Order: sequence, then C-alpha cells, then structure tokens
Amino acid sequence: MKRKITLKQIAKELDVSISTVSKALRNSIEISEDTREKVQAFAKLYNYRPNNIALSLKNRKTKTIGVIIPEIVHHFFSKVIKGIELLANTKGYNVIVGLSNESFDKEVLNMEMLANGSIDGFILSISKETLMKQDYHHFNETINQGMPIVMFDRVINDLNCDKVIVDDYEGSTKAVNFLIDKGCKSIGLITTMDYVSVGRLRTQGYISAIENQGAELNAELILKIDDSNTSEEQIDILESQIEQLFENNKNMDGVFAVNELYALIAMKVARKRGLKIPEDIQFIGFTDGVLSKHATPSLTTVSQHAQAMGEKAASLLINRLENEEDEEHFEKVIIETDLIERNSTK
Amino acid sequence: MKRKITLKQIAKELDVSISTVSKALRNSIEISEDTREKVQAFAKLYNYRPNNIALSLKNRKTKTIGVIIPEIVHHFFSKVIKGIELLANTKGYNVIVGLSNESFDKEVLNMEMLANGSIDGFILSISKETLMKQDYHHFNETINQGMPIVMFDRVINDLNCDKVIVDDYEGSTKAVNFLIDKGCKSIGLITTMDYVSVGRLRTQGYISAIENQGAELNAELILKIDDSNTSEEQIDILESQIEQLFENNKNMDGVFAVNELYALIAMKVARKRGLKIPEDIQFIGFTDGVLSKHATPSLTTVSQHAQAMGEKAASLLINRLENEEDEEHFEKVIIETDLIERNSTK
DNA sequence: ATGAAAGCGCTAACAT
DNA sequence: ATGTTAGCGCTTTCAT
Repeated sequence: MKRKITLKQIAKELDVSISTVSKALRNSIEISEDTREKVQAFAKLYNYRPNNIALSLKNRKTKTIGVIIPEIVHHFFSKVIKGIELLANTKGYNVIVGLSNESFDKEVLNMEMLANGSIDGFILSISKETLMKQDYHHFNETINQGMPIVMFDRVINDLNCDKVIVDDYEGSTKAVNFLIDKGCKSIGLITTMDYVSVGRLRTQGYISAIENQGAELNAELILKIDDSNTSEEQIDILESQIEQLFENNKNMDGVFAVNELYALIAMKVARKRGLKIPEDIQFIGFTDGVLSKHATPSLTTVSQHAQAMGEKAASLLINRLENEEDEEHFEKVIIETDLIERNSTK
Repeated sequence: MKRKITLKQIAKELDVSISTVSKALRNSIEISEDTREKVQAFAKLYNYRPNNIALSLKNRKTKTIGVIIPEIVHHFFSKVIKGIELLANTKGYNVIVGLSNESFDKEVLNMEMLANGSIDGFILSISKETLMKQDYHHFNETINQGMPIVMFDRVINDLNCDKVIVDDYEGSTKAVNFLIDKGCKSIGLITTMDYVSVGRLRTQGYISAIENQGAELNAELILKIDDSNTSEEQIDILESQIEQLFENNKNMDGVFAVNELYALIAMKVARKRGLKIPEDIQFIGFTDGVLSKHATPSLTTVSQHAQAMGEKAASLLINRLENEEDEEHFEKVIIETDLIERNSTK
C-alpha cells in the first residue's frame, strides 16, 4: 500500500529543494529543462497529485459548493442537484450536500458545519420550518461573514443574495387559463398553506386567472392543505379532504393542483366518483416529477425546469466567487415554466 | 462584513500567544482559570469556530465522505444518499456527492477529483459503462493508496472493500413464488441485460423459483431490455417490446419486472389489451420508487430498503475509518427485501 | 502558567 | 537555476 506521495518526498528522493519541485511541476521557466524533466518524470511515475486540502488552506478557497436542501428524495430537488453538480463539475467545483429535512435546527447545524472553511459558498432552498418561524439570522450571518449564498425556489426577498425562482405566479395563471380555454367553468384549486411562498404565489396565479376571466371567485373551490408534517397517514387525510372538495362542488369540471401528488390523488377521487378524465373533468399539476408521465391518464403539468434552475444557481454562485466585482448587487433570475400537455386535459 | 476570526487574531487582541489561546479553548488544565475564561469569552463574543481546512490538514483526515453514484434523479439512489447523509451527520461527517452519469470516464474523473485529500473514503455504486468494460483499475488504485471504499447495490465481488447489497436473488424468488401461490401458471419476466449484476441475479431468482416449482422454463416468457442508453424514445421501444411479450404469450397471467417502470408499462399494455388486473394477470415490481404506490392499480413490489442500505454503507465506512484494526478483512452485508402487497396482485 | 517552534502540504516572494 | 523563508490556521511537544 503506497500512500500518496508529497512534494517533500519527491524533493528528498531527487535531492533538490521542495520549491524546485513545485516550480518544476508547474513548468516554471526558472527551472532548467533538465531538472524539470527529471522531476516531472518522477512525479508521473509515482502518480503525484497535489493535496487539495493543502491547496485550499493556502489559497483560502476550497473550490467546493455547499448545497442545503429540505429533502433529497424528491424529484424536483434531486434534479436541481443534478444541474448544480453538472455545472459545478465543468468549472472544477465539488458539491457537498446537506439535508435540512425541513427542520430549522438541522438547517442551521448543517450550515454551521460547512461555513467553517469547508466550502466557498452556499446554494440552498429554505426549509418549511424556517419559513414558518421567519428566522433568517443564519443566512444573514453567513452572508455577513463574506460567504455568498444563492437561494432557489423557496427564497426570501429581502436578503442580500442571488435568487433563482420559477415563475410560480405566471405558471399557475397559464395553467388555469389553459383549463378555461378548454371549456372549464368551475375550476378547483388544491394548494398548500400560505407560508410556503411557492404555494402562496401559485394560489395568487389561480385567483388572478379566475378574476381576469370576469368569473367570480368561489372560496368553496379552494382547498388548502397543511402538509407541515408529511407522514404516511397524511395521504389518507389528504384523500378525504379532496373527497370533501368534490362533494362541495358537484359541478367542478377542472382541477389545478400545486404539485403532482395532489393532482394524482384528485384524479383517483374523480375516477372513484365515476367521472371521466378528461371528458367530465380536467386536471393540471404544477411539478417536475415522474408520477405525471406514468399516471393513468398521464397528467398535464406545468414544468419547472429544475435542472436548469440548478445550473443557473451554480453559475450565479461561481460567478460571484470568481469575480469580486459585483458586490452589493444581487440578481433574481426567473426560470420560465412550460405547460406540458398530456392526457388529463382535452 | 466581519470575516471569520482566527486564533492568531484572538491572540493578538488579548496579547497572549496562539498556543495559549488554543489550549484555553480546549480547556487545557495548563491554562489558568483567569485566561481561560477571558479567552473563551472573547471567542464566544466573536463567534470563533476552528477552520475545518486547517484541522483537516493537521489531522490528515477531513471527516467527509465521497459518494459516487450513477444518477441522482432516481428514487433508489436519492434514498440511499438520504441514509448516508443521516448516519454521516450523526457521526460528524459531511457528504460530497459526485455523479458518474453511468459513464466510466466521469466516474474515474470524479474519483480522482476527490481522492487527493478532499475525503477520507468512498461510498459508491458502479456505473453501467464501468460494469460493461470491466475496468476496475481506479477502484484498486484508490484502495491501494489506503483510501477505503464501500460499494453498494452494483458491486464487484473480488475487490478489497466492504459491500452492501440487497438480496436480489432471494427477493426475486420470493416475488415469483408469491405469484405462483396466487395461482399464476405462466409468469413473464421483464429484466435487463446480464452485465448489470442486479439484473442478472434477479433473473436467476426468477429461474430458480420457476424450476423449483417443477415447471418448465419457457424462454419466450423472458424479455431482456437493453437500457444502456436511457433516452426518451426508449420508452416507446420498451412499450413495443412488452407488447411483443404479451403477443407471444397469450396465456401469461403473471409478470415479474426488475424495476417499477417496466412493471408499470407492462400494466399499461395489459390494460390496453383488455386484461383485468389482478383478476386476469398479476404484477410485481422490484423497486424502491414512488411510482408503485400511486399507480392504478397500485403495484405490489419487492422493497429494497434503500435508506437502510445507505445507513449501513456509511456505518461500515466510518467504522473502518475510525478503527484501523480490521484491515484485510472485508464485510459483505446483505439487506433483506420485503414484499409489499398492493393491488396488482390478488 | 505561558510561549516558542515544528509540522501538516503547498506556493511564492525573496535571496543566492 | 536553485534554495530559503514565510505563511495559510491549527495542534502539540517541548522549553521556560
């Protein structure tokens, strides 16, 4: 078992100084052709690679990005990570992943664990608990220490950092208008509580689309789910809540759901009640998941382009890390949504 | 913007030496109560945290684990990562994620990028391309340099490292026997090419279950999918191949698929052909995905306990890192599968 | 009880 | 052309 070789060992073997070796390896013209070749050959033979940690200490930068997300077993987030990793890798950066698990404490802990020199900057999406508590001191402290943050999807507006969001408002409006165009007269909304900004914005998009149509807004048609605990039995509760929605609105002929699971369960309920999809009732979900494509019928969705979000977030962060210039001026990038038509709409 | 404070700065402010500060912070009895309190108060005030990189360089260990997986947008892998992160975090370790994207070159690149001091050890699952080429030099080199590896799911037997696998053979046997118990007389198999070890083992499980039954093996009932490229149009090809399977076996009354997507598409084909599930034909998938639970009908599956695999892998690696003892002796842990009954079987 | 010095692996300014 | 030195931030052994 041959341990990794260091400059020091090479220097000793070849009977030169450490700095000579260092320079020779970096092709410095200060070094004679002779020793340069000798050193390089030896280094190659022993498969010398500079130690990243030593470089990080010296350069005061680690070339790694810390990513904190609420949950990894989730199509949207894993796709964002894929985008981040892809772009980071092409720029020579590594990616450390921390999971907050929707918990405030774990989010803080994870950030503290990484902010002590392990990474150059953060890309993160805020946990539900943090959003609910509205306690953002850990973000501010990190930023104040000179470590840049890029937030995506679940963001806070008045924070000194770049943001990448999907146009939730526009996406919902688009979806609801689509349902209206397809002849829906009574469109239900299945959404989350307002403290999740994306839920709030999607709800607003729904409302404005309905109102712009001159139609009156019917509160009965709006179902707000409290998903602060995401346990298993939650799904049964969810289903009965959706049952109730159908029961209260017998003439409902369209449903817009803020995620694909809600939409799928709603379709299931509709089918149970003997409704034909899309003939009797049409469905659209807001999502970037796998369920939609393989559901029966397949679900029309508003795509969030999660991977593009990840790439954009990584590119913003790396730009900021490598160009000290644009301090104090932060970008808010909006990723456009696309409506993907499948078989749950006419 | 106050940058992170260092021992040096504290020492200067308090007019003591760096080593005094260091000792004071670690509660050394060498230091007088007086200065100890003074230093600790000052450190707390300025929120001092030791620099991880410096510690890593000093201790020659980074307390971070490198994870290389073929794909992250995949329920199984993201669940494994969740398990790894969970356990790693409780032990004070961070997790760097690298994606091979099923490519040999990216796998090698990623490993080289991390093996130069950034991490203490690897947890990985081998890319399809690597399995096909059977080129494992990068694993051997890493191990030879004294960096431990733990492989999971897609593993190579004769490699000096710990392994965590699911009992693919046993799981398939269990599934096929279950179908037989439920009255199936003609059971189809939808699997992958043999170079993916999990596909091969699951196929063997199917075969032995059929043969143990005294039934004769019918090659017509076995469909091997070449999924070496996983593009979009692949799904249409997949569907037509499965159509063919049904066409060739009109009396098929059970299907075992080595993943949930194959099972779902098979169910779709069956439905199209007017077959009732589970009355006319029953289905089981091998998986740990979300599709199964929300499919119609929901799919009976063999669960792999992905998160448990991740936790076990992390625990094996950390044990090896922290106890130098058990060199040369490697474990192969087998995670039991569970059959989760849903509505695609009687 | 405190401090000086060496060392982890590397780079770079500054001698020679 | 080569070597010495200092320093990145920290711990620890060895003086004082």
